[in-house]
Amino acid sequence: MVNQHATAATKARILDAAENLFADNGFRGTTLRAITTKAGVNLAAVNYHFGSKEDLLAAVLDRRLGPLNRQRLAKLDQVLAAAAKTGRLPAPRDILHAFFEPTLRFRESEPGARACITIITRAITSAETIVRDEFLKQIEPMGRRLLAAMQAAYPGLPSHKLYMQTRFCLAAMQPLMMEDNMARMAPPDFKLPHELDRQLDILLDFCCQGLGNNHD
Amino acid sequence: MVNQHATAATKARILDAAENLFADNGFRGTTLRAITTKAGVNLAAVNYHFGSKEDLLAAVLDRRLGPLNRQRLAKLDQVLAAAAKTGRLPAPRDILHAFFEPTLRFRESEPGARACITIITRAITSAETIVRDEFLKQIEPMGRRLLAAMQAAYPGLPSHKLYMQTRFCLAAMQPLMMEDNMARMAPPDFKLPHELDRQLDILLDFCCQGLGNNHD
DNA sequence: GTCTATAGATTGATAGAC
DNA sequence: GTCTATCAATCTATAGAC
Repeated sequence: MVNQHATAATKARILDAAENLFADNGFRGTTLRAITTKAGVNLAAVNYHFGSKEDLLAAVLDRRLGPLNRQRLAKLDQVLAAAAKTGRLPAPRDILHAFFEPTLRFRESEPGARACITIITRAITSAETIVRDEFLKQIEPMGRRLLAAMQAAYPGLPSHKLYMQTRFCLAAMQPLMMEDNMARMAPPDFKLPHELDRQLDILLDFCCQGLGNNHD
Repeated sequence: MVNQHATAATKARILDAAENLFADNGFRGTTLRAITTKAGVNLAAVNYHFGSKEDLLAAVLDRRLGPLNRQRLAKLDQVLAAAAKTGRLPAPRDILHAFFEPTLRFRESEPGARACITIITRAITSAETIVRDEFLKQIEPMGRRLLAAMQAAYPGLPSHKLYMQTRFCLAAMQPLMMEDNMARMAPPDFKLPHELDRQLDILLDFCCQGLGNNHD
């Protein structure tokens, strides 16, 4: 029988180190040596426990995106169920809130989560095929559900317009997902609102006004 | 005296090859061998003509961003001058149009320009320090001017809110700057409007409604 | 200016002892 | 499971012939 405690601890240390290094330096910019040194484990440990560097990336993403997506889906289902109960269309603001709020809350929950959010913020535009593909695999069902909810909220709208606007909303979240990115180009006196809910309000106001009445 | 024709042609071929490869595979994912092979020049040519791989990246960005930024600034100045002449506040839509329109038009002007737009779309969130820094160096004056114009358009608005909203607008442009990105997660029947002006309208409608009346 | 050849450093991965 | 040692395959950059 294997030493499960040692295994679990070593794997976790590797995941933590890799997560932070991938966030700071990207996938290609991070070496197995950097990861294992930071984790305080042997160079061979990554290949022993995960198989390869690519499989390690998949594990890094999976560990965080699994729970996060379950949260987002639960909130979304709640919104849709509540709307169905009252016989009204679901509110776009509630739908977007079900996606944005868990994401930004999760980001503040733990340094590792913050690092992972940095990785996935980059992932959609990444030139690193593995990062992009692994992220898309994890996000696709969520994206489909979100889009379906938006279509339910705007039954009359041409689907291409709704899809574009939904993508604009998701893209608009990017500066809040990468705070140091937000800091770049900021005027010298800029202070991001300290309260997460305030940040969320400003983003949701922007997106929902952007979506507008939208029944033209 | 050097052979200026040969030099200019070789440099251009290297720039073209590098631009496309950086767009496809990122900076780190592109080797000098791949660049020189694609350009049909010798491996040593990059270091001879540009000094280093990093200096080549700077040259790739500079060649396109120089003219593009001049276009954007000229349009922005036009908007501000026209507003000053009539004594009215500049219209947010005109300001954003001065930034968005040259960008997306430029992207359609030439395959190389399209590749370069892909590079700069990724640059703001890039984990590759050189890409990010080189881009920021080129975009910073433009960003400052844009933000100043937005402040002129919304004189009463708290500056942190205006800055955030402006960043949301810039981020929202991302899906239109990377078309294949837009295609990912799209519903099977999705067709991006063929006309650039139509794409622009949808984006500008979204952003300007998002910015809203905004004098609270 | 262009070329070949190669230096010098790093990389992901693995074999095999413990 | 952990370790050392190492392989084979990269890479950027450059020296020096033409």
